[in-house]
Amino acid sequence: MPFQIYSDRLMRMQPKTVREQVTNQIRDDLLSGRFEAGSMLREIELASRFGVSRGPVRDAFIQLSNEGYLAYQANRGVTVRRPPNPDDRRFITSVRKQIETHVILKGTPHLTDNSLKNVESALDRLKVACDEGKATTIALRDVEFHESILVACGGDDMLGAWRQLCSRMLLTYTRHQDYAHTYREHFEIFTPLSNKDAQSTVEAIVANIQ
Amino acid sequence: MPFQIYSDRLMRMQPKTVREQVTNQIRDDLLSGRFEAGSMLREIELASRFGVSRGPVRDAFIQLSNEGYLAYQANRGVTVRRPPNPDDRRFITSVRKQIETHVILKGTPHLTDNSLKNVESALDRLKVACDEGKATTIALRDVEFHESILVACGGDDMLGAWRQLCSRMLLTYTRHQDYAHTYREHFEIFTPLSNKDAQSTVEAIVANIQ
DNA sequence: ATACCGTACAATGTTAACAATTAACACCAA
DNA sequence: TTGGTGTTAATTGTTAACATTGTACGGTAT
Repeated sequence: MPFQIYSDRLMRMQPKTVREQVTNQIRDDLLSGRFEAGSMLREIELASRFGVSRGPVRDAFIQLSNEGYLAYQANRGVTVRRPPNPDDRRFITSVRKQIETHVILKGTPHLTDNSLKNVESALDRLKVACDEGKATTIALRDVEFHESILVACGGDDMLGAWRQLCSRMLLTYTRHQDYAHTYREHFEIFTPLSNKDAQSTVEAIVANIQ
Repeated sequence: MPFQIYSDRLMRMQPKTVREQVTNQIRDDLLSGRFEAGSMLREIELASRFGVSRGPVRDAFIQLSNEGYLAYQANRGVTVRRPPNPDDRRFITSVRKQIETHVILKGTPHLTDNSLKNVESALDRLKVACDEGKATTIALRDVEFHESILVACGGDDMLGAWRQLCSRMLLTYTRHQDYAHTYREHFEIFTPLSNKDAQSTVEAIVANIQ
């Protein structure tokens, strides 16, 4: 069975290594807007903040650069990347829809109870976030829900590209103020999925992504 | 001006850091099929082969995992990923066409002489590879040519996702035996591009990607 | 005043030692 | 035989010291 790089984050398990914890923490901070776009991140500063050495922080910088959040310059460190412009944003959304559609159509027949359970718990976490009403957390859970579907449908080959696209989008996450509606929309994705109704799932997903 | 992570590889400059050299070397080896799909790569082994410490090799593993070549498991190291199945392959090709089309249509008007020169030298290197007739090198130069176009057209926001898609495709690069034809096809992409004829460039690109 | 150069400092890059984890194997008991 | 357990070797994870690079600042000559 293929291995999921971010399974710890996705399944909300305690990350095994310091590197994973640091990476997750910095990613969350980036999505929460704690770091200003264009600003530089210092290895030493973050290392001391987390109480670890520079090694894992370096690893996290490399990974987050590849995920699209940070820009890396040799001997000069990393800077926070800016969100995409509206034109690219529209295009990225279109590609995202295609990828999710492709993976769902292909993977729905092979869904297992276990993988569906992971999707369901992702939905639960989204609900908790919506109840709390904290926008940045909702954004995170939103993406994680979609990610859990891709994983459940065996879309490992697409996951990397999909994450690249989503990471940039997340930096300008905007949604209805109506958080209950946000949850309902995703619930209406899960329902047909759990019935292995690929066509309806795709329709709900395409309507959701915008 | 945004920074290009792989510019050293793209411009065929001497990589500045050991990490970049190691990353490039391992990537080339992967594309040459030196490492069998599914096999494990050992930090110590590669470090001693390159005559460096494990640090840069670790960094390279993280990066190549994020690029889609390797699969990473905590405390267990990395394995070489398998190429995508035909179904996914077709889909990936379709998305690749869309991305390149989008970036070219948007970026052609803003092309500079300098950026065009980078594309031209990428084309030159492809020609050298075609003359030599070594398939793996041609595959590499082929992708680098397309990448240089994306960079020239300012497609930084798409580059990460595009690379994710291409990296997997490269693991099963197959092309005409007629290497001269391969070069000519790419020459016919460059010509309209250098004239800032976006429409013809896109047509040539779409015909080329398969 | 301005341009140039050299020095000092602060940051990243690299290394090697040490810690923690994993997997394999031998061993023992039921 | 089988199932579990402890040991051991191999590998990755982490750290801290050291090396190198890049930037900023101040002095000097023009």
